[in-house]
Amino acid sequence: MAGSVNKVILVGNLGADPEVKSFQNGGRIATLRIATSESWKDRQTGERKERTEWHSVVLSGDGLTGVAERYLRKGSKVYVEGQLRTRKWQDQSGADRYTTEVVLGPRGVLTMLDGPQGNGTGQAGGNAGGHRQDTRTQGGAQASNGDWGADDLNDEIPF
Amino acid sequence: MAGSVNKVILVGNLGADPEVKSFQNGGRIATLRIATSESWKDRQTGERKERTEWHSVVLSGDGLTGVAERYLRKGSKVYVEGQLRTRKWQDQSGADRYTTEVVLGPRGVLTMLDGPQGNGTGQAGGNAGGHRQDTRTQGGAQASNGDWGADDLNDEIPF
Amino acid sequence: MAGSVNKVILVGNLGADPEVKSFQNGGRIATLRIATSESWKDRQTGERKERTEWHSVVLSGDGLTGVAERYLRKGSKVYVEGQLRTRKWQDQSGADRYTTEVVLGPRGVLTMLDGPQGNGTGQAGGNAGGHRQDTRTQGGAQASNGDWGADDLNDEIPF
Amino acid sequence: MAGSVNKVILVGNLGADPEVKSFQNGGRIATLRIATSESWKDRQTGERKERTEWHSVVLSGDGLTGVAERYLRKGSKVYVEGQLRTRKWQDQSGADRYTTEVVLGPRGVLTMLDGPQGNGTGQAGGNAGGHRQDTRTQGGAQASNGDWGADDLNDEIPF
DNA sequence: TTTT
DNA sequence: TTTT
Repeated sequence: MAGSVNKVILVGNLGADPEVKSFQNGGRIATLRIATSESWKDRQTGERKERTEWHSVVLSGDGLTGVAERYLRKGSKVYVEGQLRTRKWQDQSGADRYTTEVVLGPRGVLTMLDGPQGNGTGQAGGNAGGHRQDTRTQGGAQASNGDWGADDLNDEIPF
Repeated sequence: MAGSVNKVILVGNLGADPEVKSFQNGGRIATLRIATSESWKDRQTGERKERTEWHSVVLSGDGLTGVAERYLRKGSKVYVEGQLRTRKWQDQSGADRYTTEVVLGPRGVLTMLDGPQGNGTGQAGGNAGGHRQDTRTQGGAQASNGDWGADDLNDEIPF
Repeated sequence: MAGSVNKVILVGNLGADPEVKSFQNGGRIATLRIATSESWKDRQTGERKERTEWHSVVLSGDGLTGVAERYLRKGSKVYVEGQLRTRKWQDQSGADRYTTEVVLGPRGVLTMLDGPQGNGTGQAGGNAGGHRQDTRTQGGAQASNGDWGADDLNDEIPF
Repeated sequence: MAGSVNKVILVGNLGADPEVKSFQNGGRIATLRIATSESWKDRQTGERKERTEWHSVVLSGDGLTGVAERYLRKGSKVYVEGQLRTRKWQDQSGADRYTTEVVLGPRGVLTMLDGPQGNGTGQAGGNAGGHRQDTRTQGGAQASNGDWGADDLNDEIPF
């Protein structure tokens, strides 16, 4: 018996600019904080209620990281499709801790849902996850391909 | 052995204003024409290519129909979640014909992804599909609840 | 600007029987531990690798809880559709801790993908989330409705 | 303003063995007929109703086609993730006709949800869409790669 | 017929 | 910390 699916789909706004981290091996990741909210009218009181959920979304690979750096800002609205991953780590007291994140692996999708916002370029983004050449680089050596442009954003191999 | 899933998720733009139809029993439906497009660089020629797909999305129920009428326009960007349904019909020669549509039933979701566009209200939309009272009315008698407002759009029963 | 989506889709197997908790107000929830796994061949070594992810899935409402109790067992394969929710709690030292779960709210879906396993009924499950009467009861005072049977499982209001 | 999504998720059973077609250029596609069904109790009559929807799912590429040939049979339960595509064609009278299918392109996913069924191999399937080497070949000159085996089915590049 |  |  086989076959499993682990998929997360979010549409929401960034609560802050993307946070980019670099590693010794040249790899980079970007973390997005994405808010999703729902509101409803309370059935008893008739009062309007709202609940906001915050998600940590991790983009790995130089390509997706570069897209995040160039095109995403606090307030940007995005569609992301990724997987759930729970990381185990140790806090300062040595106790086990767990953090669950949405990770955009090689089959992940990042799509901008609004135009660029004050990033000085004036070009819009696109289906960044579809840029295969790029998502492939993520575990690879060529750390800094600085040649990403708006022109490359919608690359996708069609069917 | 049991259990099946029939789900469509689209993010795209309306190619035209919603088309609303009324029936003798008071029921109404709105049909949206939604475009999704993908572009890629041809591997041989390096040429940029683009392909646009057009989807017919049917909103039933007075509530969703009203939302479409009031808030959606040609160019609006939406997120929709519905089901595939293939309808059989007869053309003028009596031959069987089939049309496949995305239908937003009671569990469907319609979310506006941009602000209102020239609809004169100035208020924004929301998770229209989440307005349960409303999606429930769709097969029902009370044909014209004219009391939908921007204020009602994000109604959702939380968990 | 409006509209957000928070959706998780999992297909996987239960690592243990459902764990059911009751509350003073009569409410009940079931927690499922669901495994999803992916395997791949290492690019350098050619070695086969596998990674299993464990998900906590919370079913609230007497109805979904009852379905879990009656039809789900360790090893059951299910399709679930829910939302991400991160709960904040305090550990024994008073420090803030966070746990992320997949929650099946009123619009959640639970579908069994294999036949019943040793539950003595011989009937198959179905789209449990679609049983509206039931998912509605979940926040309510409700009436421990003990009348759920295999026969009720596929209830859904059609479109 | 940019970004669109065209995604279909189905869980259902094959109504017939996969139908495989070969082309002069060596390419092959498999078409699956997948049934999804929903049932509900009629609100007026209390009667149980059921509706089955049939979907045409097209797998292109020698790899996915081979997987379908070897592991899928009438009755197999599968998870598929693909895109909607409407093809235009001419009937014998020269009139335009349209057919909508679910197409599994390079980012499509096909996962078997039950064990093999009388196909004589005894091995289980897996996330066939994840076999990148393979899905890549689909537009290519490719090398009818006859070397697909159960062992290759779960290949996926991890994150 | 949209959008970039 | 976003957005409405």
